[in-house]
Amino acid sequence: MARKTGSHSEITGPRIRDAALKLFARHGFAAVSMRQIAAEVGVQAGALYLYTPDKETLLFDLLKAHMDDLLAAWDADDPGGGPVARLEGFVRFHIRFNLERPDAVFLSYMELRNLGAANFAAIEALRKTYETRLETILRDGQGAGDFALPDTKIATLAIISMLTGVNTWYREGGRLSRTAVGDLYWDMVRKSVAA
Amino acid sequence: MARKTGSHSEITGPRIRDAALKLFARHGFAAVSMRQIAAEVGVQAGALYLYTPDKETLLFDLLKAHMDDLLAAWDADDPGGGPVARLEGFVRFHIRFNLERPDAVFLSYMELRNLGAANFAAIEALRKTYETRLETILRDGQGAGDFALPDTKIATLAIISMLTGVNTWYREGGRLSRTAVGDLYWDMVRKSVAA
DNA sequence: TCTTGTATTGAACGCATGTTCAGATAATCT
DNA sequence: AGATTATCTGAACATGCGTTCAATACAAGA
Repeated sequence: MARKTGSHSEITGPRIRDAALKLFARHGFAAVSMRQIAAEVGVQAGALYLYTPDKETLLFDLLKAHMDDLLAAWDADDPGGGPVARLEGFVRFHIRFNLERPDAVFLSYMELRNLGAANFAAIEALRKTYETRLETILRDGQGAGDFALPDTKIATLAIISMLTGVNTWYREGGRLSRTAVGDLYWDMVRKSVAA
Repeated sequence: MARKTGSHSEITGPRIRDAALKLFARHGFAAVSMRQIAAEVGVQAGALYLYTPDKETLLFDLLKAHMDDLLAAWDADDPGGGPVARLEGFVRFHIRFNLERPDAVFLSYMELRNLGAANFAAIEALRKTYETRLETILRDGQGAGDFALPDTKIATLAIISMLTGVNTWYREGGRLSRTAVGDLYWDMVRKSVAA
């Protein structure tokens, strides 16, 4: 036995990343073996090494792709206009984006420690870039008199923590729609930064 | 070679828990071996089994002890009085308590998935109990007209997420003292629930 | 149809894992 | 001082790990 009927790298590659993302998020990076990922895809463990040089790189690629997606999606979604409108846009965007990919969000917060120094720094830089997007909005609003923030940097981190927390409790088909969740969080964020 | 000079279970037991807490938080439950924990304590791996029936129970005991501590500490710290004063007390307490034990907090958020169903449920119940403490304050304040909250349950979770987020960025000896952090977060929380 | 290149298997590598346990030593009790 | 108990070692168990690689079967192009 060797090559399987219908096998293509354009198919197997994404399936490996999907399986790895799901399993890493569910059980943790260290708890998931290459053999488990391979089984989920339906290949032998050795085949994974046509798609990644090693296990850590597989994790890194998932985290990197997630952060790139996040930044590109926000830059495309930024409504512009005044700081208040942009802040509302950011709140609703962040919740929507994160609820659409809970596994990737969970991984990004939990498995950074399994990266080597260089890979860690790369992801950390992307995270800081995203934080700066929000911080700029808050700083502009502060300058324009829309917001009253004793410490813009801390307010940035506090808001992002609060918004990301949605992923810990939100369940599809629950009491609240995603839009309703956005409304509730925008209400709290708006008041928390109010002048 | 066998029993070592100066060996006592009242000493080795806590040292094992300390080492396990530190290593689990640093590298993740699955990535830490019993032999690593033993090495940190200065014993052989077999000795650990005088103190825990297995690895998962060791994790569970750490999480359980943390949650018990948390609840007991808040119940002792609750200032009572009106909802606004109690909310301020809660905010400052939560930040202070969590900053004092970052490893345990990190573990409690990241490693629940490594617990079996029964152990998971036990920790989850304690977490819910803690959330209810805050929810009660918010509900009382809402009834008294101190707060304006469209959804008390969501406000509870949002506030806890925001406060717990402090642990992701706070570093000892940084720009802000713990008291200053408490001030900043109380300012935001107070405004976010304001009537 | 034949050839070339891609995709995969399956076995193997050395090493680490959680856990058990008989034997050995130190602390404690009589 | 002697007997007992608590504490720990060191070796062993079966199992699983990440990774490599020769062999092989399929797909694509000529």
